[in-house]
Amino acid sequence: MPCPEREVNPVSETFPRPAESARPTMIDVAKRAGVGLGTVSRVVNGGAGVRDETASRVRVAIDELGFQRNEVARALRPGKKSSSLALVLGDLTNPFYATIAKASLEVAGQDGFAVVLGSVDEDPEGERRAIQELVGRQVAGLMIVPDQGDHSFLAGAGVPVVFVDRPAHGIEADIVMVDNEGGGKLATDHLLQQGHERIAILLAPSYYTTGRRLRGYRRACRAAGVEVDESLVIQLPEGTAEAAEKATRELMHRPDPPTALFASTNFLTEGVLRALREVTKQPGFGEPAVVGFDDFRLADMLPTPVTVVASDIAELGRIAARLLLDRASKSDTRPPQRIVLPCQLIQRGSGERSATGKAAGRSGG
Amino acid sequence: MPCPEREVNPVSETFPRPAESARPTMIDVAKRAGVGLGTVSRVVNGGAGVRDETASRVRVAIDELGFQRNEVARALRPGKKSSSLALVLGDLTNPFYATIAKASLEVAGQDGFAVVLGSVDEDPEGERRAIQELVGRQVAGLMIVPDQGDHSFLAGAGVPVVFVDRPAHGIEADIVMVDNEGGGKLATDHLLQQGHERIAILLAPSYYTTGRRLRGYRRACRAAGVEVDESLVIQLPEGTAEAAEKATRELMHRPDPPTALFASTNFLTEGVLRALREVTKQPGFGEPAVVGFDDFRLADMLPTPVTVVASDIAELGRIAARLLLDRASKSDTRPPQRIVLPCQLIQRGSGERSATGKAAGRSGG
DNA sequence: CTCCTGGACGGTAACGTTTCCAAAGTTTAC
DNA sequence: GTAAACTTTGGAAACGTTACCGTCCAGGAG
Repeated sequence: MPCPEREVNPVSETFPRPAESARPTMIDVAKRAGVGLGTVSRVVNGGAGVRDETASRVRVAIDELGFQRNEVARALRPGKKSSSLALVLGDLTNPFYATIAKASLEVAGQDGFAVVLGSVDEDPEGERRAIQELVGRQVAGLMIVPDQGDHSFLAGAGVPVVFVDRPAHGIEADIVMVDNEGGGKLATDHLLQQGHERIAILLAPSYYTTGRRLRGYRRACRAAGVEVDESLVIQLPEGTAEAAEKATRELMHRPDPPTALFASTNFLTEGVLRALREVTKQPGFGEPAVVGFDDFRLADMLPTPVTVVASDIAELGRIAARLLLDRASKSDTRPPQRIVLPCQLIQRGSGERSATGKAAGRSGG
Repeated sequence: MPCPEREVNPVSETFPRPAESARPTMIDVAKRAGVGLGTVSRVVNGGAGVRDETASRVRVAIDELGFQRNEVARALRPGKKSSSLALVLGDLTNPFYATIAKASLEVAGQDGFAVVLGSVDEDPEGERRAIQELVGRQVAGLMIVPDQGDHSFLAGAGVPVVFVDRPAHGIEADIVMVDNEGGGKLATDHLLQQGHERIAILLAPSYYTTGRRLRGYRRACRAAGVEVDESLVIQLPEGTAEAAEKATRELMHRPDPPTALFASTNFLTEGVLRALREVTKQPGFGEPAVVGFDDFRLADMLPTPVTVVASDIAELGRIAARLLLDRASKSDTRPPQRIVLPCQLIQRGSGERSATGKAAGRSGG
């Protein structure tokens, strides 16, 4: 039985509907409590310097009227930035970004800060516009996963900025990121240890991170005395699984295919695996080793559990938010920090296949 | 070679640092352009009723000073709600929520609206606080994935509200959701058709959706003349994969285990699969059929690709945002809508295993 | 009893924008 | 040539809050 078509019915129950009613202000509260405006303000802000009896009278009035402070008016006062942080990032559907968002949301929430989200899809101009918009909203600070391009326009914004995952040009600000180069080296070293010498690396067109990971790859190869076959360094036109799948398929059908693949992004890893699933069904195709960058859900549940180089992404978001909150409250006046989180190798099987076709090392788990 | 420890160094390059400089206001612009305040406002807001020559003079001044409108002050004016929507939801790490967030962000962004996020973790009081906070920020509208409990306090907020994924009590507002009951029936029907009669259903403690999906399950069973074994209706204490894994393991070790499982949530499906991977390794355990609710990434890449009942979650977010924007702009004054998106069955293999242990129907893809 | 001190409270001026009204300037109509 | 109508412009009020500055009262000291 097929699902019903999309149905559009007015709900039938009768409940109060959100009314465009005028919300009570402090003045209303003051009148009702029979006190002055200043007194209400004092009560709302902690109540220092107000007699208990007066304060409770005010609180009663607040409850009765359902008053709630207008944060916008509050933020208008000079020096009182709004208690919101802004987070500008790419695709929230990417667990990498979603994890950062969630973690920073939690940290900000503990301090009573909201997080305003700006999502940008690989569009430097769009990013700039989004940032300007958010600055106009008087946010207390900006967390940015920056795109390529000059970010010096932020210097005059009068707002603390923390860059996440990659640095930006043209401005000196805090930056929290993972050890991309180290991770790239870690992954490549691991594959080299299994005896692989033809290791392909797939790179998303992302600004910065890609370059660092490639650098780690090269460094590992050089250290091992393995010459890099430049035809195995694949710069994808897009950072999607589909692009990686297509590239991998082509790669594996070459006369001299790689015996191992290093996918420098979680989505790329997915694409690689999709391609390999097809390709290795055909006779004569050995299954190459695969290492991914960034862990992902279900990586351990795939037919061959996937070995990855990973770091604590949630921690990335937490650190960024904490740093930004400290900057915003002026409690942190150190020079801009550069915080780099380590990566670690998680061996699950796909990366432990030796160059001769057999799996080595522990697999699973 | 292990990764380097977390390193914390000041960045060395010398770039302008974000300064706490006073931002120029319209008054500054007016002075510089030699015009009145009102004229600047008119130019900033589209420039109707201003001579071209005057307007361009103002624009020059704006550029020179780097003026940018203070959205907070703007939002203070009566009737001018800030151009932000609020989205209150649970765990952003859940692709389900992340998809909603992304979709609504896109739609809102097209209209020049930002989205303020409030994340709440299964805490009715926390949800209420988060919502109040956001209302205080004068958002133009609220999108809420509501928790259990009374939401009538929203009636006086003076802000349009759209509920997403599940309705709320105590207030009449728009609601956009998927056809939970239909989806539950669809999944169960499918399993029944494979000859299963002992179908377990795993339910997260989530408000509302769980109940509807269970209802679909029961309706399907009744229609097929299969009596529901209540011991196969598993109410989990938590909506996590771990809880589902544990429950599934226990379930499969019963004297009379189910021949099929219906996991009513994406995380639950994951837990079920984890448990089955362990359990079915042991001799004497046939692999039960599995159908999940909500599609998830890599579902088709698992050893047995996973059959799911799914709907267009992104569309859920898009519709909600669009509806809210229309409500906020007063261009939509219809009575509250109830929009239900259909579910469809995606057969991939795990749900097509027959009760006798053999896979039936098409698998893969 | 008076003066002083200090806490409690009330009032008012911002904050930066939009909106409205009036004034000034310009065109059109007679 | 004058009146009327319209366009363009300037200025002031208001939005709801906080910060500051007085005022007022009570109580203690002289």
